Amino acid sequence: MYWADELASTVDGPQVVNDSKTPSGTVHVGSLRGPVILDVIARALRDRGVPTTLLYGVDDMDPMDAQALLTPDAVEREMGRPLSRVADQVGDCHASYARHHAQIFIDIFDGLGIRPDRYYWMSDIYPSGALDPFIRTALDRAEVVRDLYRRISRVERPAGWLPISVVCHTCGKVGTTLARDWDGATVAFECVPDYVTWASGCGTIGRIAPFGGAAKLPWNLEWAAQWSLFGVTIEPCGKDLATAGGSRDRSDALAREVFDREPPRNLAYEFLNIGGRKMSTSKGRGAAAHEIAEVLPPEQLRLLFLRPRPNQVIEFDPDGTDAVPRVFDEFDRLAGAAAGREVKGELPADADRIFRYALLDPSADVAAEASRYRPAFAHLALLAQIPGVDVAGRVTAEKGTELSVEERRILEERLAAVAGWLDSYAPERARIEIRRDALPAEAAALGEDQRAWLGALARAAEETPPASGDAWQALIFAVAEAAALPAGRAFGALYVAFLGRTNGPRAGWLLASLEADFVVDRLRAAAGWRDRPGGNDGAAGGRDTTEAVG
RNA sequence: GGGCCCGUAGCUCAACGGUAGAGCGGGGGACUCUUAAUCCCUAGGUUCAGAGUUCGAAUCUCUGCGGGCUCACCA
Repeated sequence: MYWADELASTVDGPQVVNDSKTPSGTVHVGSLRGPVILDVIARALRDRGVPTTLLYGVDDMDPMDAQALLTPDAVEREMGRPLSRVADQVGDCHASYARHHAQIFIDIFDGLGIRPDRYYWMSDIYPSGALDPFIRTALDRAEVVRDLYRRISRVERPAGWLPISVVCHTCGKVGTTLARDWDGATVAFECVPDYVTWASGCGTIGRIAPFGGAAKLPWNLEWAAQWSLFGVTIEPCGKDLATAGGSRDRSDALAREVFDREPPRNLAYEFLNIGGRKMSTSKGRGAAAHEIAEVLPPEQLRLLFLRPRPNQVIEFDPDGTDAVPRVFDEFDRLAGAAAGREVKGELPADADRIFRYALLDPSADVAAEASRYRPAFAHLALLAQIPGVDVAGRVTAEKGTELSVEERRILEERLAAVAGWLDSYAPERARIEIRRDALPAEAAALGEDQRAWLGALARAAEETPPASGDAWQALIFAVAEAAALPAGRAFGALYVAFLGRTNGPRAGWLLASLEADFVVDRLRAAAGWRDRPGGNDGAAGGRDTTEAVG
């Protein structure tokens, strides 16, 4: 059974599925695996009739710690302040840095068909007082928390340490404060200059009631408090958190021992690696989510993430490989199978479920979606590179009937992906380029029969210049037949002459897209003729001519 | 050092207890018209190694080897 359906089959009663994210910087592709898994779990639950709420938290009370994303003059002032209170660096009408960056991932999620029932913002939750009871409990049980950090993670907190981060009322930083002396109403705190390396406190000392937004819980406690506050029953998390003695273990224990509640069901998921290496936002292309989105439309991106079991690493290396076309092909195979068509090769065990979950709209008519005409990616990549080809017209002709509105949209979407792929990832062999400058050196390998045929074709084309791709195509076959040259050798010769390779796009269109003079000259050059006796025709052409004659 | 994942045909992966499969690539063939399409044929791989459980293991257990990621300050 498909992993999400399996999970869904084991739950009891209504479910609250939750995840949250700190809106601190660029969203890279790998970080989309969690949200897709979250969404698929929610869909699987609802599919079985389990009442399900999907929540997504924005941890915007977390301190700013990404210096690279601040303007230089803002670093000293903003590092360590809650993200919700850092000014938007872009200045495009967002209330804060956090709102700006959160909007980016909310938009990405939306584009992927991930629509939580509710986004909650910690900068709203804290001031509302909803977390005050949890803050109080955490402070009352500070010793339990300390002991637990020591026991689970071997992290030693200083004596008197309290599990609370006060927002300094002088400098507004939350990442730099150290609290002690909980008297049941207030705590003493100090804004320490060198408490953390990435931000410096202002030295303020004081007392404060840590409620209603005046302070925030440390991360692991905040996590556990969210579970209690929202009644979370399922929360997946990445393997960086799920490691033994790591964050999840800590929060699980805090939930049990401090907030007296069973933690939600966990589902640890592996990462996505690009080219065998871990993803990094800062280095290498292909890391940012929007870059991958240029070559993988939403449904294909969903498929990439939901097809493997969550605990399996996904190796995705789009650079110079057929990784991108493969995702499309896999999607099309699944669609074909779902539509009841004969499909080549073996299908995954849960092909129908996987296809359903890959669709953007959870309530889509699967059969209708599956039956849409989807031109193969590699085929489009080819068509897109031939100048002057009416791609939509070709695709319509291949389908046999008019494209529906939805099919046109799919075509447009794929053409955009093709363009992006050819632009930044496609391997050389997927690119076709007309060798305008000179006859490709590969032409030296042409056989005498091919050369003779090329010459004949040049003569025929000069006598009656073909006016269209179809006309060229017909002429190619006619001349080949007259010369008793097999079609394969004839076409092969053409590709070598113009592209320097033995195969290529439909030759008729290719030739029709070029100027007639150039085509005839090139055919003659490849045939071993001097197209302008005594003329200076370039080194490559001259050399090949010599060899052919000799 | 701890944790997780992986190690199956050249490549990417599927089979997760019952005679090892697919796609792509490669090789061979067909094709007067989608020539990077379509169709047919072809891969004989000690399923990393060893031990164990079982009537039977790529599939479960243990050990080892190799590779990858991750955690150990903060969030």
